[in-house]
Amino acid sequence: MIKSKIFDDLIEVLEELDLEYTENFSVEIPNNVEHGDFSSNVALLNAKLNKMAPRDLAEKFVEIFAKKRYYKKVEIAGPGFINFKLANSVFHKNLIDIVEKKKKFAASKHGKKQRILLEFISANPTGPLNVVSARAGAFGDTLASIMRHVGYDVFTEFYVNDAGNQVDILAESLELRYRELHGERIDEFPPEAYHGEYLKDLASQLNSAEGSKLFHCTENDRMEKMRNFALKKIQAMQYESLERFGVHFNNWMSERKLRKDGILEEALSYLAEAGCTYEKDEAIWFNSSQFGDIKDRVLIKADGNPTYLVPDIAYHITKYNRAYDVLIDVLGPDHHGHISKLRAAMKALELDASKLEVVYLQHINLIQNGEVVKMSKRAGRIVTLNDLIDEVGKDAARYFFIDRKPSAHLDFDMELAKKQSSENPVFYCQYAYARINSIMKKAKKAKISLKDFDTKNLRKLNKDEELRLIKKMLELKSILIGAAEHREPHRLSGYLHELAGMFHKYYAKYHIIDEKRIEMTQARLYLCSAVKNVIGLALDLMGISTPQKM
RNA sequence: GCGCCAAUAGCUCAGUUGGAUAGAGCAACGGAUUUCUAAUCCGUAGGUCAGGGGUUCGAAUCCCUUUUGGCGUGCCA
Repeated sequence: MIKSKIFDDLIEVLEELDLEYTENFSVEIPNNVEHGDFSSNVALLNAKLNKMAPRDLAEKFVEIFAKKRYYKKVEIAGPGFINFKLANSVFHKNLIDIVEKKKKFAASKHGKKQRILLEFISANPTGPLNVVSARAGAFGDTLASIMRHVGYDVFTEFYVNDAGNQVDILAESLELRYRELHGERIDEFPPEAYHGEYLKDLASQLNSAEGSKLFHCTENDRMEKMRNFALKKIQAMQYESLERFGVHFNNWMSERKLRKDGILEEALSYLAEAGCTYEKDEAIWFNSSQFGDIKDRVLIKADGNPTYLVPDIAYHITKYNRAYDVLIDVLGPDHHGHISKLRAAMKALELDASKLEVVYLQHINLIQNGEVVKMSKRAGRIVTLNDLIDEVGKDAARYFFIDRKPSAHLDFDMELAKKQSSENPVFYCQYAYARINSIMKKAKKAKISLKDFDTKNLRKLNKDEELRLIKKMLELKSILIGAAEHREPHRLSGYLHELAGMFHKYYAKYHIIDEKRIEMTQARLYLCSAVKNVIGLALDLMGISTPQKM
């Protein structure tokens, strides 16, 4: 990596000059091209330590660096920045690396194989996945890919709340629809019930499988059947939607199974043993306020049932037991009140709460014809993940969800996502990829190939645009590391959009194929193949397709 | 009331551990096609980085404060 080479060279000079120094300085790619390929604030940060003026210190660096062949030009600028222009050959050498590493380009061992448990979506299995889950899905899946690429050992998990109150309500809702099918008039569908159309479908499926048989069994048996049937079908629905969306999990963790395994009781007994529970008003409480929560929380309700907090604590204990280094929960914005309770529980159990990390995804507005699409779960009026994929396609949906900082609200413009033009960033990026492919095809027709290409001829790549393209591609490695560390996949989509733009501009300005200048053509084709590789890699990581032709 | 998140161009948003003249895209306006895909490109215009104070060589970025918006603060999940 070029940056670290410059960094090391700077350290070497600091040593050579026998100066006091901090390694806190940076080597960066300046915003302004006139400031060179790289720039460092090393003199600014170390001037005071050596009682020198920053520019004077910088001067000493320049003298030494001027003798190194790696650098074409080293200058002092502004208050004492040192700007570096590198020899073209440095970029050419790195270009070969991009092409040869293929899909492993920009991979690194940065994550040191840290074991990460990444939990996302974890929607209730009470209905089809909605757009909130869609954002979480695109986000989580892409983050996992990026983190794996930079050397983390990531395990993804979907936690299924297939037990408890909501599931009972689901079963009751299904029963009502089932009764309707058998001619019963349901005057008032309870407001807390699930109103969506999908339950009518499920009821009729259930009816064709069982007929009226279910009326003849005991209420308990009937409800159990309702529950099982609904859960099975809805989970299958969710699974299929996610398959369509290209989102996969290493594991689907069932709350029911946790309950069966007695983990809830275990969690409760741990808390009791730690002396963190007490009884009040016929309920059992957790003294979470002792552990940073704003108030104590109920664990077991007066009716004897656990609150949702208990299985959640239990589930998180299993995460700790599975020996991960970092636990990442991706949550919706309405859950941030929840995490303080969970953290409190981890502290109470003397588990390392600093391992538990939460990413909050902010709200989504779907915008159609310039207006926010109003959704109401109660009325069963929601836009599902399937609707969205039908409407705008997987690629656009994923891109739009990824291309926004997680902490920011997201306005999803449905019209824009459908547009097949440069206004639509996903098409813009894919088009760059397809365009390179068509250049390759044309080269093949002209019988120009890279088989007999001597990489010495890469020196023909001496245009600013060409060197900048290479430089841009070399940035990918640190972009991915930043995206992984900060849990911000949008850095990758932003990068991709910029790279695609640079290529389109280059394409418009220079002709790649010139049958009279074979070596030049080959060098440019080589550059194109590198760009194709990098764009393809970025799209792969985001789970977006790479069309050969558009 | 308390807590979390946000506020950057007309709109949607970037802005890396604090760096040089705050950037894209869209919309607006003006241009480019004998060409490997014009699904593209070039140019013009657009800003009190919500307001105020502080920290320092340097602040959109860090700290304090005010304002505005979203959410949370259930024996719902």
